[in-house]
Amino acid sequence: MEIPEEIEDWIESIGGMERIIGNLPDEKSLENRSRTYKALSDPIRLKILHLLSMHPLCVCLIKQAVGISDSKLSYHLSVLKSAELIKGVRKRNWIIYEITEKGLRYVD
Amino acid sequence: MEIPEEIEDWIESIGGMERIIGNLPDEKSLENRSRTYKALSDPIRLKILHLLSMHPLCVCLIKQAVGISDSKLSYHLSVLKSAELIKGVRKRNWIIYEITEKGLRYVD
DNA sequence: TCACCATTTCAAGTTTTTTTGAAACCGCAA
DNA sequence: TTGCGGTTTCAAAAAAACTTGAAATGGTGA
Repeated sequence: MEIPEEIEDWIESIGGMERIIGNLPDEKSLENRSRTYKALSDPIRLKILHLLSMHPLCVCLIKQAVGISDSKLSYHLSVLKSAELIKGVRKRNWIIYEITEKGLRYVD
Repeated sequence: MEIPEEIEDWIESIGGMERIIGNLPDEKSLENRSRTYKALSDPIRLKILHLLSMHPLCVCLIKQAVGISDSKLSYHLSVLKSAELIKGVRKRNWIIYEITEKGLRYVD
């Protein structure tokens, strides 16, 4: 396999392809990061995240703001929650969702 | 619809639900952001991004580092490229991919 | 206990993304 | 030209994500 000279020199200088490959993040952390990004990869979910960055809210108000069906909202909340971007705490009849530290890093 | 008192007060204080909804990012920018995140939501693509953050590389070397088939690699490169996280420039027989400014913001 | 409200769960259907292998493309050198 | 290496494109199949409406859950107050 031929490769461009400039690149070949760089690889040489850095200690070979093995070294380069060794510098890549491990599978585990790539998986983790990609899972977070997947949770963020939907406009509805980004909207919810923004909303919750202003103040914790019950599902019924999130629903009012986002304008989708209960079960659809519930699905998206669960995606954000398993990515630990939001968390929900029960309060009487409601579940109040709030953004996490981690979630906050992805808004604005 | 009943809602928790503390939340009701907050909504009141900020000028009502309409004001809150008005503060959300517009659909367009939510779509854009979610599209970027979608491109980042795969471990293979994150790995490629990391790799290219070290140095521009031809497809054949990316392939060596990532260890997947040509067409699969090409697919993932195209996803990263349409999100403008990387760009490719032709050089003789090769196409050299390099990370963009934007791409750089998402590595490390 | 019962009925009710807010919310989640479930299963089925739909859409989108990813994988695969074969075929095509493109520039170059013989 | 012709052939070749490097890379992309294509179409079909597989897998994953999303949507839908109906049914279930779980706490609460009567």
